[in-house]
Amino acid sequence: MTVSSPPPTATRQSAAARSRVATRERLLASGVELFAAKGLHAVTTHEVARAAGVATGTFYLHFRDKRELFRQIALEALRELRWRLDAAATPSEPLRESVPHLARALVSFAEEHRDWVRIIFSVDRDTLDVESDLLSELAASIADGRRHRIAHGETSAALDPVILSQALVGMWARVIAWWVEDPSRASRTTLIETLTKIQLTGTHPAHPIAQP
Amino acid sequence: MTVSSPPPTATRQSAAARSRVATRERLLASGVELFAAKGLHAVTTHEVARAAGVATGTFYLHFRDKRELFRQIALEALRELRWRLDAAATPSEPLRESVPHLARALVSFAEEHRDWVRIIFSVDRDTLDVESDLLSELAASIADGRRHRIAHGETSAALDPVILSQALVGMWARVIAWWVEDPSRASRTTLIETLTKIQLTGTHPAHPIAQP
Amino acid sequence: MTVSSPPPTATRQSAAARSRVATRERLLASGVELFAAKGLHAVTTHEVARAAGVATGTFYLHFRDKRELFRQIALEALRELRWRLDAAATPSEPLRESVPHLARALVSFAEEHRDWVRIIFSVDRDTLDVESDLLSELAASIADGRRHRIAHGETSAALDPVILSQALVGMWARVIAWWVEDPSRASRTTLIETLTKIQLTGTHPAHPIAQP
Amino acid sequence: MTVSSPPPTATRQSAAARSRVATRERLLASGVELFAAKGLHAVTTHEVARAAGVATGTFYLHFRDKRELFRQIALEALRELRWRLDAAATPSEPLRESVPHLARALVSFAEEHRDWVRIIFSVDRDTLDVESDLLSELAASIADGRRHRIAHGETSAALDPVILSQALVGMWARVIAWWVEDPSRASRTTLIETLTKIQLTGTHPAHPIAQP
DNA sequence: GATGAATGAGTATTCATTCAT
DNA sequence: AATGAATGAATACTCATTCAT
Repeated sequence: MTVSSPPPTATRQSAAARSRVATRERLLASGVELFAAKGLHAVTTHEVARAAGVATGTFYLHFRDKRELFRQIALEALRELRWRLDAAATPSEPLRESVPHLARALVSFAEEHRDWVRIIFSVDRDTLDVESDLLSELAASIADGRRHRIAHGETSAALDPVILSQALVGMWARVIAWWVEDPSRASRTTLIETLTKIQLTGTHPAHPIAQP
Repeated sequence: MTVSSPPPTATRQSAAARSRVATRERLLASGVELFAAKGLHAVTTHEVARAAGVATGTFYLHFRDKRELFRQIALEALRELRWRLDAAATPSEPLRESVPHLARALVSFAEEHRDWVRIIFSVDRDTLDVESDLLSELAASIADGRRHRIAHGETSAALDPVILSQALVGMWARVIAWWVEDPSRASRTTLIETLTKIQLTGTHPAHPIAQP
Repeated sequence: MTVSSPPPTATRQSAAARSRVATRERLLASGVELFAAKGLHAVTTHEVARAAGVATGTFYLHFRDKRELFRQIALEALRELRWRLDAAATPSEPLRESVPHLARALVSFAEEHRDWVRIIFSVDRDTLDVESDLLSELAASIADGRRHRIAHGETSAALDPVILSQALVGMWARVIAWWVEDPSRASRTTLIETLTKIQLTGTHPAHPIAQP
Repeated sequence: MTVSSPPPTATRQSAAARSRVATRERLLASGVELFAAKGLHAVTTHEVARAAGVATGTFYLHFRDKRELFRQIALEALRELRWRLDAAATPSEPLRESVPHLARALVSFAEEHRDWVRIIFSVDRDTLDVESDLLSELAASIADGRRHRIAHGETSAALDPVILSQALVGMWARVIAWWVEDPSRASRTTLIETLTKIQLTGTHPAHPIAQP
C-alpha cells in the first residue's frame, strides 16, 4: 500500500533541497529590496529574515553573515550587468561605435533592476572590497581597449587612457544612478540619446564645438 | 614699569574660550582623519575623542552627536571647495574657457585636502541629506548655465542639459576620487591637462541610433 | 505500541513559547522585587536582567524599556487591586456599608502583595501617567457614587463629593502604605477595624467657621 | 582723598558675602521652580545653575550636590509649613477645635507656595530620608496628642491613635496636593469648609463587623 | 568666589550571531 | 532544515562633579 509513496528519505531530501533553494531565494529577494531601500547599515539580519518569512537563525544557514548576503547580491547584479554590457559591445570595433548599444543596455538594465542599480551604485567604503568593484573593472577594461587602439594608431593619444576611462565610468554611473532615483526625470529615449551623443573627445575638434 | 596685568576677567574668559576652540579644532581634525580613513559608520565617538586626546564626554560638549561632527566637517570642506571653484570660474565666459581653471582648482584642492576629498566624494546614503549634496548643487548650477546659453542660442540643444550636468559632475568626481587614492596614478599636470581636454560634445553620430 | 511522539512542530513551538513565558515571568518577578525595594530610578535594566538570570539583551526581547516593565507591573497590580475592591463592594448599597468589606479586601491585598503596594503607592511624578493613576480613578468613582446618592437625597450634600473622595483615597492609601512598611505596626484586625470605623462625616460644627 | 573709601578689604569681603548670599538665593529659587515642575530626577545641576544665571561650578560652591539643594529647599518649606500649623493650633484644645484653623493655615500655605507644596507632597522614595519626613512627624505629633487626650478620658479610645493620625495626614496631604495642581478645582472657601467639616469619627457602627 | 571646560563612570539600548530544540 | 529565544559585546549619550584659571 505504500508502493506509490516515493522512498521517504529521498523525497524528504529533495523536498528539503527544493525548500532550501526557495528559502535562499526569498532571503536574497528580501535583501535586494531592503538594501536598495535603506543601505547596508540600516538593514538588520532580523529584518531580512522576517521579510523573507523565515526565522532569524535560518538566515545564517544560508549566509555567513550580513556582508555575505550583500556580497552575493552585489555579485549577481554585477554579473548580470557585465553580461549585458559584454553582449552589447563588439570588442573589435572602436568604443565610439559600441556606445549606443552600451547605453541602451545600461538603461534597460536600470529599468528592469532599479534595486540592483541602487545597490551597485551606492557602494560605499564599507560595502565592497576593491576586488569586486565593477566600476574599477569597467574602467580598466575601457582603458585597455583604448590603449590597444592608441597602439594601433586608431585613436589619438591626446587623452590619458586611464584617466579617460575613470571619467567615462564616473559619468555613466552618476547619470544612471541619478535617473533611477526618479525615472520621470528623463525619458528612456532621451537618456539613451544623450548618453550616446556625449563623446569624450580630447581633440582639436574638426568641427568647432558649440559651447555648452 | 607699570606693565599692567591683563584684565583678569578678560584673560580668564579668553583662556577658557581659547581652550574650548582648541579642543573643538582637535576634535574636528581627528574626525577628518578618521572619517577619511574609515567612513562614518566605522568611527565611534570614543575613538574621535581619544584621537583628540579628550574624554568621551567632551565630544558631546562640542557636537550634538557623531553625525553633527561629520556634517560640520563636510560642510566646511564643501564651503572651501565651492569657494575655490567659484574663484576659478569667470561667470561671464563660457564654461569651456573656465574648464582649465576649474580643473586646476580641483586638483589643487585634492592635493591639499586628500582627506576632505575622501569624505566629500564617499558620500553615501546615510551621510548627507540631499539638500547639502554638493554634487547635486554643482550639477544644478551647470544645468542652469547651459539652459541659459541654449535659450540664447549660444549652445546647441542637442544634449539634455540636466543629464549633461550629471555626467560632468560624475566624471570629475570619479576622476578626482580615483586620483586621490593614489596620487602617483597620474601626475598633477597630466591630470589637469586631461580633465581640461575632455569635452562633452554632442556629435552627429555616424550611425543613427536604433530605438528599442 | 504506537505511542506517537508528539507533533514535532507543536512541541518545538510550545517549548520555545514556554521558555519565553517563563523568562518573561522571571523578569517581571525581578522587576517587582527591585522596584519595590529601590524605586524606578534606582533600578537598572542590567540589574533586572541579572536578577532574572538572563543576559542584558534578553530584557529588551520582552519589554521595550524600563518604563514598559514598570508599567506592566503596575498595571497588573492595579488590575488585581481593582478586581478585589470591585468584588468587595456592593454597588447598590451605600458606601458606608461597603466599607468593612473594602477595608478587609485592601488589607488582604497588602498582606499578600507587599511589593505591589509599595510600587503602587510610591507612584511619583515620573512613574505613571495620570491616565493610569489608580488613586485618581478610585477617587473619581467614589465621587460619582456620592454625587448619585446626593441627587437621590440619600446623603447629605454638606461635603463636596470630589474633595471628599480625594480625602478618602489619600487616607486609605497612606494608612496602607504606612502599614506595609512594617506590618507589626498594627494587627490586621485593628487595622481593618480602625479603617472601618473611620467615617468621614460632615458634622454641623459647634462653632461656625470664621472665613478668612 | 581716599578717606571716603571704606577699607577695601572689608568692603570686598562684605560685597562678596552679600553676593554669596544672593547667589545662593538665586540657586534656591531656581531649584524650587525646577523641582516643582519636573521632580528631583529630571532636573540637572547645569539646569539649576543656568536658571540661576551662574556657572556650573558655582552650584557646588553652595551645595554639596543636587540632593543637598533639594534637602535645603524641602527643609525650608517644611519649616515654614510647620511654623504655620503650630501657630494655627492651640495645643491645649482638642484637635477638633483646631481643625478649622489648621485647614485655613494649610490652604493659605498652599496658595502662597504652590511650588513648595508640589515638592513636599510629591516626595518619593529617593527624595527625602525618613528622618525628615514631615508627614511622618505630623502624624506622630497628632498621635501623641490623641493618646494624651485618651489617657485623660477626653477622647474615645475607639480608634487606634496611630492609625488615625496616618489617616488624617494622608487625607490632608492628598487633598491639598490635588488642589494645588489646579486651584480652580475648588474655591478656597469650599476647600477649607470641607476639610473642616470632615471629621474622623469612630462611630458605633449599626452593623457589627464580621471578622474575616 | 566665580568660571566653564573637561572628566569619565554610568546607563540604556541595539543587533549580529549562536544553539538547544 | 528550520526555529526563535537568548546572548553579550559594542556603542551612543548623559550628567554629577572637579579643577585650573
